[in-house]
Amino acid sequence: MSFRLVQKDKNTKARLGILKTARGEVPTPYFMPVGTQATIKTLSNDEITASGAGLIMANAYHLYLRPGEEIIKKAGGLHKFMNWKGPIMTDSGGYQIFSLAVLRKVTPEGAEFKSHIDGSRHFMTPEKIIEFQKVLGSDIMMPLDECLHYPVVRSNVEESLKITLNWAKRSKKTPKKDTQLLFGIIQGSTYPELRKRAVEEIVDIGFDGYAIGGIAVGEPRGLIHEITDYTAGLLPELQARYLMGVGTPLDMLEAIAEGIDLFDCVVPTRNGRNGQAFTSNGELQLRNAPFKDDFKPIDEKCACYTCKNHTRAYIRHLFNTDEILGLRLVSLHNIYFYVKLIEASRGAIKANRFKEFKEELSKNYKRMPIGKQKEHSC
RNA sequence: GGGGAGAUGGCGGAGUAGUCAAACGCACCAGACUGUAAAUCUGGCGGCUUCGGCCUACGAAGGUGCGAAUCCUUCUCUCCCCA
Repeated sequence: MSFRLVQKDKNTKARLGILKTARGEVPTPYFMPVGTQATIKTLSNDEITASGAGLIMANAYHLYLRPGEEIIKKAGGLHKFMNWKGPIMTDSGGYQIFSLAVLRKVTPEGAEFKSHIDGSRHFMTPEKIIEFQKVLGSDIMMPLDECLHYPVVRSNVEESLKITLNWAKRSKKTPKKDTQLLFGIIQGSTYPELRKRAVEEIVDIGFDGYAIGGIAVGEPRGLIHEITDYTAGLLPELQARYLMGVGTPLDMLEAIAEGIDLFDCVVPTRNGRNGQAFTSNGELQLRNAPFKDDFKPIDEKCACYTCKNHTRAYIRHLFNTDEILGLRLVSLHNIYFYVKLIEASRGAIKANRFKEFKEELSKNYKRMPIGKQKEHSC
């Protein structure tokens, strides 16, 4: 078994667990930073490790296009190529079916992509994606799936789900290394009956863990949690549950309370590069004018490198002058914040006070576009 | 002293009579971002507004004309070349 359920929270559906991978055990709930191109943008491995992240995510589709299979083989796999010693999960390219919708065509056999890099055509089958993830040496592999946008009419979701389920079967049949884990992905959009059907069939095929996909693709926030809560409740209790692509700090806490164990999201890094910092009191848009003479750290309670060494005013200056260090400092802080937030969540579950923890944080967590004034007034 | 060029919004810089509150760029001010085509993208950027407009504006003053950033006169200032 790749997952051990350690404890269940008394007041919510939150759980404490251990996910076992070939490169170490991961305590859950857990957040994985996203490094699509075999790099968590702007940060070095040491910096990522220092911020507390151990399991990271990369993307098979993107790495298939560049650098390509031959280079990865020559390098001796993805871990050696990027010199990451910890476990790596790789996404399949299912999300690119969503995000690169104008450049691809889905058929029951697979997905044909027109490369956004050079326009060349690539036919991705579920088999090929697994084979490539074997070459990558991913510790956790994701099968090719079709991630739909929102909203989609039911009949189209049904049709798409058939394809995703068929791809899941084919992925499972494709040989991999014994040490590699393969998760199943639940689709079904916002239709509970389809989510249910997806869970039944995916669990029937049998995977090392289960992911809920097609979430946070445009739905209102309430729906995100309605579907997540419902779907998580259908999944086997003794296996890991991964909510793909989510999310914001509040969305993750909500999802933990719904029984989710694993998260990944580009928000801390992408938004960080765009000047948005996350704190326990809310979000700061550091490019905004009120921070020009704000000489406090991003978060006074934070122990990350950025907060120990630099002020909001300095970081705003770096963004203002297009200096690379600004992107790095905020990315670093945000990943640290995410990792610590989830770590604190584990602590709260352990102490059986996750509900209070979540409520307290949600209460204090504000968007602070004019940060300085608001913070002073409260 | 002689000859020439020019003064446009925070800056650079188009425009040379109506469609100009004035292109475009920069700067500035906001917003968006949830399995990364993203160090990206979007919007705003004279003032007021009951959102229909109104007022103030293209160095200054005066003039021509239905109408002027655009034409004429004078003035002020800047730059270049020659002495």
